Amino acid sequence: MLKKERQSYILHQVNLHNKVLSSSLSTEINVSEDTIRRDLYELADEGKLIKVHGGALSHSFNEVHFPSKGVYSQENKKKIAQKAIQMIHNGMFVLTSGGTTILEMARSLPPQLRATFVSGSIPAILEYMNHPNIEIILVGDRISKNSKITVGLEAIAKIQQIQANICFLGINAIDIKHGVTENDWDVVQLKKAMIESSQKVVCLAISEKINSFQPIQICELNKIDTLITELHPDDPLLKPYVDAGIEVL
Amino acid sequence: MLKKERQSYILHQVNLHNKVLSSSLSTEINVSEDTIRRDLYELADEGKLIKVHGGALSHSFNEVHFPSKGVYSQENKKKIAQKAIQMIHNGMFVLTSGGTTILEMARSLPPQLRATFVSGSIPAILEYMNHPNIEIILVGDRISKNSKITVGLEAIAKIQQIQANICFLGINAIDIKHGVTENDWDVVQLKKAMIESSQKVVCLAISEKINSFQPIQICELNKIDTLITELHPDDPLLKPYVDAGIEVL
DNA sequence: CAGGTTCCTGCGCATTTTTGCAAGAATTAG
DNA sequence: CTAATTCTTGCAAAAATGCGCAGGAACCTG
Repeated sequence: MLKKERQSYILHQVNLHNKVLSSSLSTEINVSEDTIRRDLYELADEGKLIKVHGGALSHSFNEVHFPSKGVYSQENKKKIAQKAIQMIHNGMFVLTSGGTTILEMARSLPPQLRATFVSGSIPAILEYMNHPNIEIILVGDRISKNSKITVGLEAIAKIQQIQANICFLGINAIDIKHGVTENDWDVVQLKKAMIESSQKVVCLAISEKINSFQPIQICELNKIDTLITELHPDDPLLKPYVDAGIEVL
Repeated sequence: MLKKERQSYILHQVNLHNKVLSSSLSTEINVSEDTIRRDLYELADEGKLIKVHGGALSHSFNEVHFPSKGVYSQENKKKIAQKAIQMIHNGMFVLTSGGTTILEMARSLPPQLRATFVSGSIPAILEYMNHPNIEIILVGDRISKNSKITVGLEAIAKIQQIQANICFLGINAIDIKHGVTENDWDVVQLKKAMIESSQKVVCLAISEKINSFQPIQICELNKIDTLITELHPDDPLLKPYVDAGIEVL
């Protein structure tokens, strides 16, 4: 088994169970605990997980228990949210993913807006519930604790039955070569379904996620209609995406 | 259980109940009291809680605490929750409704419990997400903003596909003549489906709801296996239900 | 292709961390 | 004041870790 292979397996396990033990990973993958430990340190260095004595924890594990932690780069996300909400109009059917950027958008929705929002993200749903005039459809299935979103075949099937006017995706990584990428297999499947079920696909990303990539591909760039960042549309960082035919706001 | 994991759990409990006892944590997590005490000191050092003789207090509790009207009821709900969680065992498939009593039960689940919980109640789901070892299935559909639960044909259909070991209903009214009753039509439909999909039906109700009724019937008494209140099972108020063949805890 | 370099992996051993136990001291509650 | 609970302290065993090293694979480089 290759190193990369092993590490993505570890990452997958961490995202799935929120914790892993060095000892059990060692027997599962059939390598020494030293190797596992070295892998865990590398992944911890990259910020993919949190190394602790005896194993590792998913990063979201902490967030669940210490919700007071401030949202990273919140100001930028507010800028993005402001641009995004201008694309939503009365009567629309809107599909949204999870993520803090989407959350910020949910908070910024104008109170007089009347639209229907579809999502499987628990935090997003909570925000929508505070809104006086929007209708909410919750997509059900198994809940992935670390992404706080429903994942699985049921959820995907449900999304496939929908034809939404617009779909907002909070994304983790995007670059010219790999398109939109992510590190959680379940979430990737879900986002793929969302893209297919929408007339228009809008990606929200803070600029530091531009030109980065992760192991699993969600889609090529040509599936995306609009990209929203906190930067000015003319920013040189965004030029390649404009050239690729994406509307950049 | 990893150290960090344990400490997160402790913090969660402290933030939830405003106080924890070393002794009860020790039996809940199944480690010695020494370990708990050492954890509490560490967390106190980090300023996450306040260590006191016998346990710890949440920081917010340090502020003026004025007894509010809901406290009496809250205590009773905790008693009910304690009785209820003893019916849940590892590997079970558990169906739950919404309501504050169910919420209290969700908060009281022992951390080592491994079971699958199915619910459409957003607040309940949030509590389940804090639990390290339980699997959550979210029942999707339109969200009813006032009951914060998914309602509709999709949700009912989904529940009908399930065969759960046990079903916990937080109920609004129960009496000998009308059985279990409620005032929200959508919620009634959902609870009906839940009852039909479970091997065992457990009703949770604070005593003030005993012998009251509401407009819409959920089911007759004979559908109910167990009734849990904050009262002692021998309380005369409960005698009619015992006589009706219901297990009363 | 030969030689050299770098990277990956597993092993042994000393160290550190974590955890539980016991006995006496301290604190709390009635 | 008395009894019960909780705390402190020291200690020991088990588990996890850090580190150096060595064999081998992969990868240049000429």
